[in-house]
Amino acid sequence: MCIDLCCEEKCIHEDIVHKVEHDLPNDETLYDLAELFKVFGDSTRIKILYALFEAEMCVCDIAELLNLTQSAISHQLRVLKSAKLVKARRAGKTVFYSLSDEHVRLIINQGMEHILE
Amino acid sequence: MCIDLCCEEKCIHEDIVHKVEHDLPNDETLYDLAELFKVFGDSTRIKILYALFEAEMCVCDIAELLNLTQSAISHQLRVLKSAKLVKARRAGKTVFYSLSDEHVRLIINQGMEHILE
DNA sequence: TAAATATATGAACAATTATTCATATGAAAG
DNA sequence: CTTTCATATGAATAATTGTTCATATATTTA
Repeated sequence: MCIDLCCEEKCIHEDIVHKVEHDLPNDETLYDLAELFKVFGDSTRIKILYALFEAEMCVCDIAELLNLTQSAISHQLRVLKSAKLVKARRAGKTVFYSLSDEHVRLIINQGMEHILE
Repeated sequence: MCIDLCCEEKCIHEDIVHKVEHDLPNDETLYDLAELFKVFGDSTRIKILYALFEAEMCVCDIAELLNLTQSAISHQLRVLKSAKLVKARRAGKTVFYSLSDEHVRLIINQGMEHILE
């Protein structure tokens, strides 16, 4: 038993339609999810995260290590921080950044597995 | 024992620098990884993937189900396909799309866990 | 308080991208 | 062969985004 969604021929089963409508998270959640992945979708930010895999670091060290300007790194750390992927700790003039949790590593590793296939 | 990368004060240990330099994937890999996440970084594509979690579907069904134009869906399926996240199967006039592997589900679930925290 | 240093931020610019519209391709049916 | 239908695609547009430059903020030290 199928329903006609759009085509001449019947393609999709009605219970599939209901299942999708039931399981599809609401628009706001989907938007947030896309926003999260957008944060991973820049190689500068990926590099920063890889650096932080090893240890917490201050802004200027990351900049030096990755050969990028302090400003660029600072802007990107702001993006990473507002996505709660990194957290900051101030020590005098210096601000140390570190991964906020292990999700970051898991997500990146899953992605890496996919591209290395 | 620290080295002075950029600041007056010594921040980062020399062995950390070596570790990062050793573990950091090459630029091309990092770029590919960012490109992969960029694909997940759009809510239309996320919706398409969620729909395909349930069953394979043809273009016009996805369009109808998600209330988007056939053209928009087709363009996005092309992006998903070139990232090897979905695969296509032709049956007459109709083209059915489905997830190409389980990585997709894993990556999305990891992301979802992060934002629901 | 003034100078020095680490970081943050606003504006501007170039580059990328998602959607729409119009149209092309490809397959089936008459 | 022509029509019809499903899908793909190219061009155009609007919107988003990463970097740079200049400058602001915050902290320490002289």
